[in-house]
Parts: sequence; structure tokens; C-alpha cells
Amino acid sequence: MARSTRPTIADVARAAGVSRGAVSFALNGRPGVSDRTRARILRVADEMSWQPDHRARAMRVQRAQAVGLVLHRSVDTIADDPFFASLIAGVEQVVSRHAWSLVLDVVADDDEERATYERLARERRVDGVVVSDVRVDDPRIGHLVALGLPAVTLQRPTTPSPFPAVRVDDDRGMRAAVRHLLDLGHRRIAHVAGPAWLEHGLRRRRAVEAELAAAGLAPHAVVESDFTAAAGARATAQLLDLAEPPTAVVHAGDPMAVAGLGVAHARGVRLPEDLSVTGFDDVELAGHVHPPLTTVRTDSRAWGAGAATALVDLLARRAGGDDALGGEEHDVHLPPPELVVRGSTAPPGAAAT
Amino acid sequence: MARSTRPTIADVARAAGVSRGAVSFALNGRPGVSDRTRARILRVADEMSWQPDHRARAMRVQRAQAVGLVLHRSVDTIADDPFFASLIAGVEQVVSRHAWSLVLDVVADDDEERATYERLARERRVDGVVVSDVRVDDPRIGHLVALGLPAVTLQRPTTPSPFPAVRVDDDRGMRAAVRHLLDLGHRRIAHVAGPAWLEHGLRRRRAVEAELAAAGLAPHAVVESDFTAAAGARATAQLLDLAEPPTAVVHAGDPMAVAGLGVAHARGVRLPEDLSVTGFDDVELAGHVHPPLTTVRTDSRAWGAGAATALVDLLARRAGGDDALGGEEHDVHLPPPELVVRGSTAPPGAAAT
DNA sequence: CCGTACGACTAGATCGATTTAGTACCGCCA
DNA sequence: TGGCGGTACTAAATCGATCTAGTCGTACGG
Repeated sequence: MARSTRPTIADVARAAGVSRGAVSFALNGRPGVSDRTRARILRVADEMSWQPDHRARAMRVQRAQAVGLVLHRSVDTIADDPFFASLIAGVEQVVSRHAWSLVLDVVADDDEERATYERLARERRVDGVVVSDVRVDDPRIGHLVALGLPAVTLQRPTTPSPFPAVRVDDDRGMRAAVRHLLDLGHRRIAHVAGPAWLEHGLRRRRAVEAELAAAGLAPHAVVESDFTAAAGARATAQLLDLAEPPTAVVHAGDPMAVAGLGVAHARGVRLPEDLSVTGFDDVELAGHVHPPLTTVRTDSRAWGAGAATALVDLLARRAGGDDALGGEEHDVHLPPPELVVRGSTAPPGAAAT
Repeated sequence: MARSTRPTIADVARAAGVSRGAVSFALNGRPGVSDRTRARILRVADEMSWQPDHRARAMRVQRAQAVGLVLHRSVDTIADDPFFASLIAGVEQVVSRHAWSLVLDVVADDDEERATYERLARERRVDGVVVSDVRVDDPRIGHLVALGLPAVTLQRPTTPSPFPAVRVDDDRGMRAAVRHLLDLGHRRIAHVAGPAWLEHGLRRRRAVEAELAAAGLAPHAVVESDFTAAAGARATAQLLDLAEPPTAVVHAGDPMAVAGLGVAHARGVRLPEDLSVTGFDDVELAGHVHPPLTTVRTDSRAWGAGAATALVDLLARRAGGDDALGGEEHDVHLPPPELVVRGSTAPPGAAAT
């Protein structure tokens, strides 16, 4: 091996017979070098397979060229939420297109979460963060403002937030599921909800209630759950134990719904004749269980991509000297999710096929 | 706001009435400052809520304090592999304990993957990487060696690799599943395998074949698949269409197994009387479908944690001046997975309960 | 009382890029 | 010929930390 150390901009400059500044100009496409020289410099750089050291560049330009994503989940349950993997994939897709990086943190509790944001901000590891799983009265908003760390939220929080948000009208999907059941003739419709302290848990519940109210009904029962299969199974068991069980259950998430199917099956409930079930998200498995799950198809990859785009735009504006955080007028709107009707829903008491 | 710029080490030094060097010494716990002064400096730093700028530090010490994880999956299928989320969580858990960061990349094809590793190495964004989904004759090993980027692989590749590996004897789990079926009296045992170009796909298949061979049998049929639910469904359909269908199917992954249950159900096959099914991984949903899935419980979080630990150790050794990559003697061995027997397996032709 | 060894600390170099301020040269016009 | 403007470049400052070489006392041994 000729040299063990990697080339620096100085090596390239020497090899090309110019100053380091010229190499920098050539690389970043700014005026100050002739086209001939620029081409020569780039050729030499390529031959030496030199790329600017990200650390040095980041330090000089005061930008990390990276965004952060802090996932607040107990490490045990994260695996079972297919939402995250696609969210991450979506964020990454956009971020890498800009030659940025994604820094990921998984935290288990609020203190750790707080500390992580502080570390990311103070060490300046990232230029901004994506905030997912927005909570009701989410303390992170204020915290991030105080830290001066730009952010983008998934869904616009109900409490004021100075950050742009990626918005999806998932109420529409939830209401479509309820309407579908109503159209089939169901009247005893129960809901297995997500935690009420999560904005999307609450929103989906409200959507169910609103659509039922529009038909002059109230939920037959609402069981609050936590989006896991285990909790979904418990919730369904609870509903089936009612003196007058529901004829249909609307779930706030697919894993809960699939677990619900399992419990019903185990109890000898005929599906979908005795019980209709709907989910939310349309995970891959949803179409492959029995009966295949009627659910609301969301595109969590698009969410991630949308959030990353909004964040990159926001940071570009700030790099351009605009100190504003963006706010509502920079919200990104995604197409609403749509209902996917499969075999897990049928008119109440329908005859077996 | 008093000052818009964040404090630097110079500000802290000024406030504490010492030089910048003293602050650095105090912070990093090295000799050169008295205990009294050290305490004062740390107090001042804390009051100013100063933490060293990661970019500057990284540049000076020539370390990124970050590890990379490049996931090679089509963005569409990543969501459906619960393995990744826990793997990531496990890596993150260890990495954050060392105040490092995890940089994540998702790539869709080989070229992009190559380019990503090159970028990570040349820009020096990370100090090392975790290589998952090791492929047969994996080209990444040589590539990483050429790039001088330290790595740790998940499982020891069959082809020589200079990097440490995290090892789990998952053959044991697979063989246990087969033995369980043999003990129940099954003889027509089929296997829905992962892709043969993935080391763990191939390994699991070999394990099935080996255990059957030990009983003087061969697989009733082997269908190669790709770990997705859709492929699992197709595979099971194919097996059920055989003139003489198997009485039991061993799957290389849970999503495939769950989809297999769905297909069997839809065809009116009685489970588990007419068909026993096993999975691999024990995802949360596995215990909540009907019948609950007999599967092999793996701990992918431990995998991630083990890989991260091995990588951090490797990098620490290198920082200590040891240029070696580690190799086999630094492999981390994890406890073997164990079989979880649930309701999806029974003696062939068992009477319905 | 001198030499020196050590502890405590400072000044300045350094990492590898970008960026600013300046210089050299050429062409052109009056 | 001199001045002006623009292009093509260079030299040096800069980002914020760490690390090295050196300074200044003070204590200690002979």
C-alpha cells in the first residue's frame, strides 16, 4: 500500500497543481476557476478517489447534513409495529437523495427522550428532527423550540406548534370503515382504540364516534388499548364477554385487529358471519390472514418521505438565511387513506358461504 | 435572548478563567488540572449548558463516534420484516449507551449499496458498520476490506471473513422444530425456505434437511420463497395442490407461516388436524393468530445488541492502536433459539378438539 | 543553595475542509 | 500609456475542539 492515510484536499490540490481553495471552488461548482481547470481538478479528484471529509466540511459549514428520528417505544414493542420500518424507509429514501444521513435513536422513557434531544441539539449531530407519535399536549414541541432544533411533526398537533407538519386525513379512512359497517347493516359497533394520550389514537376514536353519531348511534363499546397484538387480543376478549357483544369491531391498528380475529376464532365465533372486524394500516399480513382483513390502507413510507421532504426544505430555507420555522403554511398534505374491503366484514348474521 | 450563538469551549474557558486546554482536560478526565479546578470548570460548563460540539471533536480525534447499518431491502418489503425493527433497537441500545450514534441507510439494489458503503467510508460518517442479511459469497466483505471500513457480520459467513461475527446457532431451533414434528408422528414434512442466496435462508434449509436425514427421511417438498407473507401464501397453496400434500410445513419465517395458516384456512383445511405449521422468529402476532403458531423464538434485539457490542469493542481496540480487524476469536456467541410449542402443531390426522 | 523533577497550567499547532481578502494578469478603451 | 474591470487564481483566516510543547512555581534531595 502506497500511503495508509486517505487523501485530503491538499493532496488533490498538489496533484492538480492548484491551491486548496481552487479545489473547493471546483468541487462546489462556484465561480473562480476556469472550466478547463475545473475539469482537470475534478478528474484528479476522481482519480485519487477523493471525497471531502464529511466531518471537516460539517464543521466548517456548521451543518451536520443529517436529520434525527427519535423513536419512543419500549424496545420490546417496537418490533411489532410495522409502521416504523416503513416510516424509516421513507425518511431515508428522501434524506439519502440529498446525500444527507439519518441518525436514529430509540428511547424507552421520557427522561431518556429529553436527554437524547438535548444531546442531538447540543452536540449538533443533526440539523433537525422528525417527531412521530405526536402526543396530546406534546412536551417535545416546546422543548425543541427551546433547544433551537428545527423539526417536522407527523400530523399537526392540536396544540400550537411552530413547526411544519405532514398531514394525512386519516379520519376519512376511519370514517369510511365505520360507514362500510353501517352500510352492511351493523348497529352494534365497538371500537378498540389506541391510547388516548397519543394524538392519532384519540383522533381515530373521535372519527369513529363522529361517523356513528352522524347515523344517530354511539359506539357499542370502546376499549382503550395500546396498538399491540396482545392488547388487541385482550380487548376483543373483553368485548365478546359483554352480555350483548358487538356485531362488528373497528380497530385502530392492524396487529390488534389480527389478534382480534385470532381470539374470535379460538372462541368458535364464526367470521365474518358472527363478527365483522376492521383494521387500520394494511400491513402486508392483513391480506393473508383468514378471513383476509378489511382495513384502511395507509402509506407510512409516504409519511416518512413527506416528513423528510418538509424537513429538508425547512433546513434549506434556514440555510438561506430565513430564520422562521415554517409553520402551518409549509405543511405537506398527503392523499387520504382508502378503505380496502376484504373478507373480514359482512352483514351481521350473514349466512355462511 | 442574550446570545444567539451557542457557547464554545472558549466561552467556558473564559468564564472559568482558564485556558481552553484546561477545559478539555477537565472534561475528558485527564491529568493536567487540579481537582479543585476541574470541579470548577465542570460546574461552569454545566451552568452554561455546554457540551463539546460533536463535529469539531469528531474532526480532531478522527472518529465519527457513529456506526452504520445498511439495509438492503426493497423499500416495499422492509415494513413486513419485524426482524429489522428489533435489530435496529438492539444496535441502538448499545450504541447510545456509549454516546455514539446509529446512521441508517436503506438501499434498494447492489449498486446503491456499494455506493452507500463508499460514501460512508470516504466521507467518514461512521467508524464501522453492521452487516446483516449475509449473502452467500457476500461481495460486501471484500468491498469493506478494500475500503478499510471495519465491520461486524450477523452470523459468520461460510466464506472467509476477517471481521468478527455475532453468532447464533439457529440451526438448533430449526432442527428442534423438525424433531417436534417427527415426534408428533409426521413423515410428510415440507419446508418453505428463504432465498438460497441468503446465508440464513440456506442454513435453515440445510438444518431441516439434516434433521430429516437423521430420521432417514427427506423433505416431502421444498419451496423456495422470499420471507414475505405473499410468497408464503403462494408456497403453501403450491404445497396443498400436490397430489399428496404434506401433513406438516416448516417455514423459515413467521410471516410466511402466518400467511400459510391463512391459505390453509381459506381452503377449509382443518388446523392443526390436517396440517401442522411452524414458523421462525416468534413475532408478537405469532401467539395471537388462530391457531397460535408453534415457532422458534429468536431474540433479534439481542442480535443487534451483540453486533453493536462487537463493533464497539473492535473499534476500541483499533483506537487503542491495534490494527487487526479481530476475526473469529472475537466472535460473540448468543444463546440458541428455542422452540415455542403452541396450537398450530398436532399429530397428523389428530381428532378435532 | 543548586539542580531537577513534577504538578498545573497556557500558548499555539492541528484536524480538513470552506471562505474571505487579496494579487496577478489580461484586454480594452480613452 | 494609464486606468479600469473582470477573470483566475492564491494565501491565510476560520470553524471548535484536542493534543503537544513549553512555562512557571514549588518542593525535595543532596
